[in-house]
Amino acid sequence: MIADKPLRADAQRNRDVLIAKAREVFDAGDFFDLRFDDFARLAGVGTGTLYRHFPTREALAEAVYHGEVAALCDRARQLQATLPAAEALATFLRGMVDHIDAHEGLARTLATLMADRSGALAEGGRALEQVVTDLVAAAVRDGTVRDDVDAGAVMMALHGISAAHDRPGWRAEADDVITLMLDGLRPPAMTRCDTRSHAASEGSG
Amino acid sequence: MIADKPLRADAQRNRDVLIAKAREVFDAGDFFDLRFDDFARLAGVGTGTLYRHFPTREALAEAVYHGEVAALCDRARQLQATLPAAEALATFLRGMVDHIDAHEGLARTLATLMADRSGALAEGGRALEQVVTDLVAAAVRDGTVRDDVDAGAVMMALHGISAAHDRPGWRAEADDVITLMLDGLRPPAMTRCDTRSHAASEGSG
DNA sequence: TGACAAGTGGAGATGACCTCCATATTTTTT
DNA sequence: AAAAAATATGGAGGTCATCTCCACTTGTCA
Repeated sequence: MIADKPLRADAQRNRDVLIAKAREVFDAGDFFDLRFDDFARLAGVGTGTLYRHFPTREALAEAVYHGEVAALCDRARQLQATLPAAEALATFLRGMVDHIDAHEGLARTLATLMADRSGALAEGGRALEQVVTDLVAAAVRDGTVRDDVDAGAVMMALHGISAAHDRPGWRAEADDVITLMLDGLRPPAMTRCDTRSHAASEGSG
Repeated sequence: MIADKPLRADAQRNRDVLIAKAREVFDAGDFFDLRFDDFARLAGVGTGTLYRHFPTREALAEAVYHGEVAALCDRARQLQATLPAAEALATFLRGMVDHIDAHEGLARTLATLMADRSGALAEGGRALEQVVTDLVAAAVRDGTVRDDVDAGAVMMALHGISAAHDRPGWRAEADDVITLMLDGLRPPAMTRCDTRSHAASEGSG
């Protein structure tokens, strides 16, 4: 699956065109309203070519989603390298809301694919979960986040935010969810009185 | 608002049979794996009859979901009448997780229908949101819940929990989400250095 | 009981998804 | 450079779930 089999020149071009066109359609929010065959025409290839490259609609979504996720993960690592752990986590989560807000199509895509049990975007989801897990783990080591909850809970909340992007007051509510999660994540007996300096920030596995 | 048009006897019976059978199939988790026509056969009616009563798969889901939601709402009101507001809210949310856990099919149904923008279960969703809003509002009046976030945020988290019920550690993570939400919902100034004897987060079983 | 309204059921139209293979294009060999 | 081999294309057509339509059955009312 990691074996980058050398694709023929025109095949590679078609693949790129398909992904590029898919991204357009995603952002327009029309991805799931479009017949898959019509999408092939729209991209200027035959249905056979489309199916050769992406056996299912979900596979194509995964390909686009992969690029998005890579960018998001890069951003997460960058934040983690330049900010205190708790702040990095908060900034990343706020940024996720911004991102979903800006790319409406992505939200719907994620929501739909999450509901599907095909697990087509398991890979992308896993990558995203990994960076969230890392961000949380770092904050836990810092003592700025409680250690009795799993990062998976944050992922669930994120899913909820994506899934509900149709709601009228989506943006405000999404921000509220992040606020609640972040506040809830703080250690119960926070170091208001015990102003212990956080110094441990070494080796991250 | 719902004009109870007197349905003919056999029509009413068929409708009841369809809903009863649908509930069975839901709980078995097979609802979306079954051809809609086959479901008609399974219930012992013709496809025409099925479509007459429930124009779409979502409409049938809505009908089943309606019963579930009614029960849930009743429970919420009962809790609100017998417990302190904050406790009522917490108990209800924990109960929701229990309920989703017990009725796996419902979770998948909700997740799928949420993703669909048809809004087929908008009615049920609205009812559920109303009781959550009431529970939160009561707690806010009590001063046991902060007043700067909307109940919609709780709904989003609940959606996330439903949508993610496929995850391996679903139960524990769902409980964590509730814990985070509840802790996050408490007024910021509530627990400072005050080591009150709450928040004993015992391990999840 | 007879007449009318309401409901039924399943055959078939509709339309989306996906496969197959004759043709076209790229790459390799001589 | 030309031919052969390998690889990719594309769209016609098969397959299958969804939904509609109407001749017939069942229930209701006088």
